[in-house]
Amino acid sequence: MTDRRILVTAALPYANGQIHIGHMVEYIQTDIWVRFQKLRGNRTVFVCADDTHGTAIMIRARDEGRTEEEVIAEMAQAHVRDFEAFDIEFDNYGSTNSPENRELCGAIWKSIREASLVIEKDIEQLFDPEAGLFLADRFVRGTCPNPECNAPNQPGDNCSRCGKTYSPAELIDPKSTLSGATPEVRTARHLFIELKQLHSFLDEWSQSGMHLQSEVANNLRGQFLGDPNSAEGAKELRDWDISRPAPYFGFEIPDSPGNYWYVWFDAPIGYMASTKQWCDRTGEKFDDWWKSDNTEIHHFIGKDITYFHTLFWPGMLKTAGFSLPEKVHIHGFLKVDGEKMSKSQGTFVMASTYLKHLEPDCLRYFYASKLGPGLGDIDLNLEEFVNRVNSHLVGNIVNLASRSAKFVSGGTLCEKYPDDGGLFAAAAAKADQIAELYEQCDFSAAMLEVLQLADEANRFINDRAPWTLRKDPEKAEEVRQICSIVLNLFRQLTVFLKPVLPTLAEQSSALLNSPITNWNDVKTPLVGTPVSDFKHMMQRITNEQVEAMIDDSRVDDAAEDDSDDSDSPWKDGPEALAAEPLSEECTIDDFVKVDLRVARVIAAKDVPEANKLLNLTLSLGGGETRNVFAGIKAAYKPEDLLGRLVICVANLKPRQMKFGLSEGMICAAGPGKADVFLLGVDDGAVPGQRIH
RNA sequence: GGUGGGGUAGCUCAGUUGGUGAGAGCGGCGGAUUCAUAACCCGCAGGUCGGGGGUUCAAAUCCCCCCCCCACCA
Repeated sequence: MTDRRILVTAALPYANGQIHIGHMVEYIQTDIWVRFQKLRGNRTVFVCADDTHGTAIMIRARDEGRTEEEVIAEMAQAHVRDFEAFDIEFDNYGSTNSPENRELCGAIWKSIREASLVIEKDIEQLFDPEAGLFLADRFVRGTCPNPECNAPNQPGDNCSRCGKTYSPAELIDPKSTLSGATPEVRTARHLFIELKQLHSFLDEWSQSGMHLQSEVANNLRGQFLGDPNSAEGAKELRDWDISRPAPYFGFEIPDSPGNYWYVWFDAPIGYMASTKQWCDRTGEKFDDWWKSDNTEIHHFIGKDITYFHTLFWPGMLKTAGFSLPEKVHIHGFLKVDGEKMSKSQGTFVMASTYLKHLEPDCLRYFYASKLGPGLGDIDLNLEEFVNRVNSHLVGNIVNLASRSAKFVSGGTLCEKYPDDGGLFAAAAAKADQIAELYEQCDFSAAMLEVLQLADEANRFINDRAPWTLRKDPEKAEEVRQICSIVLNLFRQLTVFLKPVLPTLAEQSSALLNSPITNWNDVKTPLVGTPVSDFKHMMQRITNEQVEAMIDDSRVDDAAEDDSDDSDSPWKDGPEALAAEPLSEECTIDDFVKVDLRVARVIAAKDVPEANKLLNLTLSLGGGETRNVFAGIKAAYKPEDLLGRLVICVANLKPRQMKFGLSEGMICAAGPGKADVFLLGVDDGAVPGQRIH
């Protein structure tokens, strides 16, 4: 046991959606770091929670006719299930909607009040009179106010065609995306934190070089803080609006009835609340973890939420007298095959979908082999994923056990570790270096080191060829010595890899009947212990499995994969044709009058007062859009359409409908109701291309 | 538009403070081997280090300009 006491957090997943493989980058990265620290003997606690508050949850609950509590309870269950399946080992998984969090929010708020950091200001905001709530920018759409643009159906903060930024109140003919109503401007009193009072503290903390990656510190200086020593001088930090008027799903501010803490105020406090729950359960003292110089606090987050964790959060902690983060570790996003994850391409893979097709350790290893200390995005190149897992893990590391264990299965390792030419000692001597790489979150470099050790071990067994010696009964002891060496080298590797591959470490422990409990297990060879029967520890993965996962993700709610029990794949009956006989012959000239185009669904929302309609915004690329009402409500959920490519009639005469102007139609097959099947297009097509 | 970060072999990426002939893994090609999940071992990569200019005895590595990609902009 060392002296270090470490509290680790991963960002709180929002309770409005399932965990996907992009989220998993962070949870796997953090879990590896935590397992590493625990293996080193450092007292380490890993807490997380669901982030549950805010408008999105409130609206979702309203749409689904449930309470917010029901929505978040269901999602918490799904999150926990996915995390467990990926071997993410939280010491406590809480919720921001907990009594502990409410209490801590109140205490921190009190400190901020007492420090005279809170001011009140009236602000004007659009209000949806039908839905009865104030609208965040993203819930308003209207015509771009730029007279040279006037693009219709633009979001409330900036125009997707001309790029102009504006306030939602400036939009021409604004509409609420919640109800379709025309919002009105209303004034409400908001509470703000005067962050500028903390400017010098934030300069010092963020620029010290101790707590943030240099890119992050530079970014904060350039974008928010400025440099007091430069010609431009320091920048003024704006006041942070931390209240929202009712109705809002969250905690009501005790000394400001009718106002609620903005979700980003209570979310990071959720780290503390989750710790509190853990403390109450284990008898630990909360202050030992959040008010002690002897505890290091490490946050792991994605680069998108840098600003909340590196300005507001330290400011809140400082003001309320809690420990500041020792380090905020920030990582980049996941791309798949070099591109953003995409639902239409099937690369938006949910954690649960991944688990239906592949083992969690494969992804854990792959991410580890790609993650460095920086905040660049990492790429899940699917071909590389298969190759790397098979070649590194199965062919190289696991293979060591596979090619040596069976010669000694049922027997024991040598009572005295034989002369191996210094291999074991050399690997043991790498322990500190590899530990430092883990410590710095440079997992890819650590994996490289381990791989090199595996190469050396493979060379060793190749040179000594126990399979040849084995044919000579007089060399049995020599064979046993060689295998004792190789199995010990294998065990070393599994110790080094235990943070990444806990399952492999278990299997290694079982094979050699000796648990791996500490990083220093790499330093002492096992002698005289029994060797169990060898069992395969890991299967090679195939392109087919990966393709199946992608296919499964492309249409994630249709087509159960266990329904193909027929002999012939084609059993097409005459019913469809009979129901809708062929039309009379037409000429090519007739056909080309209809301008069919590939289009991308860039917005999709329900039309609540219509039985069948969804309101889609289609992009033909380059800012050209079509507003379309499609009778597919029974067959598709709006969120499942977002981003996918469809075929639309782009030159259809616009038609005024009760709910708005329909400027085209999308092509689909099927009799109707739930049996509607949108036309798609093979990979490679892009919006705007004509169908010939 | 502003701020920050990137553009290095087919692919994914390393390249400390400028200095031995620019590297690794994967893929590919050739050979060897057969203990091992067609695994392992040996050999093979002439890539304008995004483009141009500059500083220097010497630059992927420093400075300037341009192009492209990403994130953030409360």
